[in-house]
Amino acid sequence: MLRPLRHKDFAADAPSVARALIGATLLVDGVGGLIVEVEAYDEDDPASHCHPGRTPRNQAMFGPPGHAYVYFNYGLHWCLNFVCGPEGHGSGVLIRALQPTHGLERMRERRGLDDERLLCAGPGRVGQALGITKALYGLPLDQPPFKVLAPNRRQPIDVVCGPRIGIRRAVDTPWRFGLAGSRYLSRRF
DNA sequence: AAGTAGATGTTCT
DNA sequence: GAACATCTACTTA
Repeated sequence: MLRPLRHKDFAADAPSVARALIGATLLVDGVGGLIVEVEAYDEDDPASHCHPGRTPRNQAMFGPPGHAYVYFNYGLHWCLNFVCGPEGHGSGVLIRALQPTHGLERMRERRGLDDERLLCAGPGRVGQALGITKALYGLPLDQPPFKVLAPNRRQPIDVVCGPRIGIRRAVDTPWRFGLAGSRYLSRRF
């Protein structure tokens, strides 16, 4: 059965947590699905929001693991991260794509689209489909409105990785992880 | 199928 | 001012 993830499940370094999150289930107010694509970001990583050190915007990533780091991107999109790593070391995992399983009608309303495949295929789309806003900034992932459940351990999960998308620094760091062959990815690997 | 422009607000130099 | 962990609509092929 699916086990809720707890704070210590997020205590490892960002790439390890990112890889382990593929196949997990993410719900916000009962709406969401299977995590099929994520990216890791770290304080020692020039592409990360926490690389410059603690700021008002990124402070949640320096807090305890297992909480939400939410940011507003390109003046349009709300994006969701899971804070990970030891407390005090800024790191997080960006949720880039889901395979929708719960609350598809709610997602379709919010997205203004029918195509299941495009509901959550990209970090901005996930944000819109799940109703992510700054109201969720810093909230713990093991309490409502969040629910994060471990991957089903019965069946193996084939994880692929590659370079991250949409960044200009550290472009060769292979910290994008995905479920092999999934049709719900934001882009092919 | 692939490329480009435009939207829009916060953060950074 | 420029950059930015993006998406959509529209063009050209």
